[in-house]
Amino acid sequence: MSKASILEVSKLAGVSPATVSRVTSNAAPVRETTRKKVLAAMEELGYQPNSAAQSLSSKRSNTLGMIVSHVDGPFYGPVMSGVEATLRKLNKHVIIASGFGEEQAEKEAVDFLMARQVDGLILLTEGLDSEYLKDLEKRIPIYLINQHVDGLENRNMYLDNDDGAYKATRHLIDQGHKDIVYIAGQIYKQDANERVVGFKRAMQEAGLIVTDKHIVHTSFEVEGGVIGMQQIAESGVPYTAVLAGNDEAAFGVYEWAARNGFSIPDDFSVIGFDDILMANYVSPRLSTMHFPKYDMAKACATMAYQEIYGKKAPEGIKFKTDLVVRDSVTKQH
Amino acid sequence: MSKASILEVSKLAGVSPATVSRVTSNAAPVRETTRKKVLAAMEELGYQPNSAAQSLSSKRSNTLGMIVSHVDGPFYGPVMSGVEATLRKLNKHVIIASGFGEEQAEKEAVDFLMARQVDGLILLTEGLDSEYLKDLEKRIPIYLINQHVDGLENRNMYLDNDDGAYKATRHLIDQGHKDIVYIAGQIYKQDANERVVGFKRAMQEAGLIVTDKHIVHTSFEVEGGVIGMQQIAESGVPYTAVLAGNDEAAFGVYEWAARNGFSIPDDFSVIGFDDILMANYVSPRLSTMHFPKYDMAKACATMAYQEIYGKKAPEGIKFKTDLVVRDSVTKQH
DNA sequence: TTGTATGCGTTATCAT
DNA sequence: ATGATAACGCATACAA
Repeated sequence: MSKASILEVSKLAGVSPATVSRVTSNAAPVRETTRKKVLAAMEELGYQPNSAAQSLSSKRSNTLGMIVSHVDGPFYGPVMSGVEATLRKLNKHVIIASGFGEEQAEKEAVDFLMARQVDGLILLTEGLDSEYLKDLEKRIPIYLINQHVDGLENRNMYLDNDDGAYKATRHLIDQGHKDIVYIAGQIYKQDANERVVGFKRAMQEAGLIVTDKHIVHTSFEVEGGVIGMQQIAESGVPYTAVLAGNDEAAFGVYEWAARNGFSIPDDFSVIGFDDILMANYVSPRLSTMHFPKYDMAKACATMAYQEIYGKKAPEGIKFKTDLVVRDSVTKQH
Repeated sequence: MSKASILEVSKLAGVSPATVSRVTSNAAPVRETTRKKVLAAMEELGYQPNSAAQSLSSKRSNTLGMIVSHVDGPFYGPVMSGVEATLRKLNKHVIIASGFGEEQAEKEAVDFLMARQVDGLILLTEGLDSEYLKDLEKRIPIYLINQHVDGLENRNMYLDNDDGAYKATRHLIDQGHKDIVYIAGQIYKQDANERVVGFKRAMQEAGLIVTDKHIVHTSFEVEGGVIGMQQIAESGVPYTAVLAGNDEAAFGVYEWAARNGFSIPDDFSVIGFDDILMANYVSPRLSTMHFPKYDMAKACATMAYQEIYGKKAPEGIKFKTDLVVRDSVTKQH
C-alpha cells in the first residue's frame, strides 16, 4: 500500500527520482508524455509520498498548528471545523492544541507546536498578549482570529464588535425599549470592551441614559449571565431589555429569569451575541447577532495557505455580524 | 532556537550523536554522568529534536489520527479535548479530521490520515461499518470510542448503554411514573438500540406496558426530539414522563413543550442521556445520565499510547453512566 | 556503556 | 526537460 517509494516509481516509469518528485510537487516543468508515465506508475504502485521525508528535505511540515482556548466550547467548534475542512481540501494538516484560556498553557502549546515544526500558527487564544505575539510573529507566520494586535493588522481576522453591539442595541431601541442594561464580558477582554463601545454609542445616539449601573462586567459564560442579572437586580436599575455579551451569558439570563419567576420576553427582552447552535433551541429561541464563524475560519485558513505556500502577502479581514431575529425580544410600549 | 542539531549537541557534550539520541529517547542505558553532560548541552543550545527526521528514521510519526463525526458537536468536544490533553502530556500529537457522519467523508479522512503516516487511529465515527473496520485494523492500530465491533472488543471504549437506559427508566419509575415514552435515536444506531433494550427491560421488570407507540425512532438531534414528541402526541399514547435518547433530543422535547404550551416538569417529566454541558443550563435543568466522556477519552488515549509506544496489549473498557438528578423530573402520584 | 556507519525517502543543486 | 548526487537530522545495527 503505502510501501512504494519514489525510487520504485521512478524505475517503473523509467525516469529518475527527481522527475517523479517534479510531477508530485508540480514545481518544475515536465514533458506531458513523461508526466503521464510517472502518473501511471504512481497509480500502479499506489504511491503515497512519505511526508516525513518530504518535511525533512523541504524543511516544511505541510502542517499548521492551531491553538484554541477550549476545544469543547460551542463557539470554537465551528471555527476549528472550518479551518480543518478548508485546509484538508488543500492537502495540508492541522494539529490542534488547547490552551485552556491560560497564558501558561497557551505558551506551552505554542512551544509544543513549534517543536513539531508547523509551518504556521492559527491562534484563537485568550492568554497571549500583544508583545508576545509580535515576538512570535518574527519566528513563524501567525494568524489571529478574534484578536487585534497593533502592528499585526494584516494577519488578523476580526469581527466588528462595536458595530455588532451597536446593531443589537439599535434593534432593542427600534422595538421601543428605553431602559436597556448590558451584561458585558470580562473587563480585560478586547472584544467585550468593543461591544461596550457599540452599546454606548447606540444608546447615546438615541438620547438614552447609560450609567455605571447599566453595564455590569462579569464573564462570557452562563454563570456570568446569572451573576450579571443578580447584580442588576440588586442595583435597582429599571430595565425592559438586556443585552448579553454573548449567547452563553444570555442563557445565564434565562436561567436567572427562570429561578426568579420571570418570563422572557414577557417580563423583559433578551438579545445575545455569537449565534451559537443552541441559541436556536432554547425557549424562547434567542435573538442574537450572527457571528460568521465558519466564514472567518475559512478565510483565515485560506489566508494562511496563500501566504505560507503561495508567497502571497496576508491581509486582515474585518467581518460584520448580522441580526438574527427570533423570539426573545418583544415590542415595548 | 530550534536550529541546533543532534550533531552540535554531541560535539558540545563531547559524546557521539548516538549517545545524545539515547538520552532523548530514553531507549538505551546511559551513564548518569554523561547523561548530565548531554542534558546540559541540550539546554545550552536549546535543542529540539527534528520530528521529521525522527519519523523518517524511526518509521514512526509520533502522531495519532483522530476522526470525529462533528468537531463542533457538544458531545465530541470534551472527547477531543480529553484525547488531546492526555496525548500532549505524553508528547504525542493528534491530528483531528472531521468525518461529518458520512461514510464517504470518513473513509477519506482515514486515507488522509494514513497518508500522513499516523501511528494509530482513534475513531469516533458513525459511518464506518464493521467489515471496513476489521480490515482497517489489519493495517494500523485503531481504537474505537462508542462503537462495538465483534472481534475488536479489545480496542473498544464502550459505554454500557443498556444499563444507562435501564437506570434512567428506573429513576422515572421510582418517582411514580407508569406511562413512559421513549424517543430513541436513529434505528440503525447501535447505541440507540442498546438503550432501547435497557428501557424495555426496566419497564417489563416493573410490569409496565411498552407498545410500539411508546417508542419512536427519530434522531439524536434537537429536531429529533421535536418530531418525536409530535409523533407521540399524534399517536395518543398517554404519558407522564419521556425518556430522551440523548440530551439534544431532550432539548427538542423542551422546545416542543414550549411551543405547545406544556410546562416541564409540571405537565410531564423529561430525562436525557449524555450530560452535555448545556444540560445544566436549560430551564428546567435537565436530569440526565452522565456519560464519562472525558474519562473515556483519557482511557482511550492511554490505551493507544501503551499499545503503540509501549507494546502493551490493548484491552477494551466498558464505562457506566451515573444518574444526575436535576429539575426536569418530578414525582408522579 | 559508548562510538561508527548506514539508511530512512524526499527535495534541491548542479550539471547536462 | 531531465539525471546524478548531495544534503536533511535522526535512529539503529553492529562493533568495540
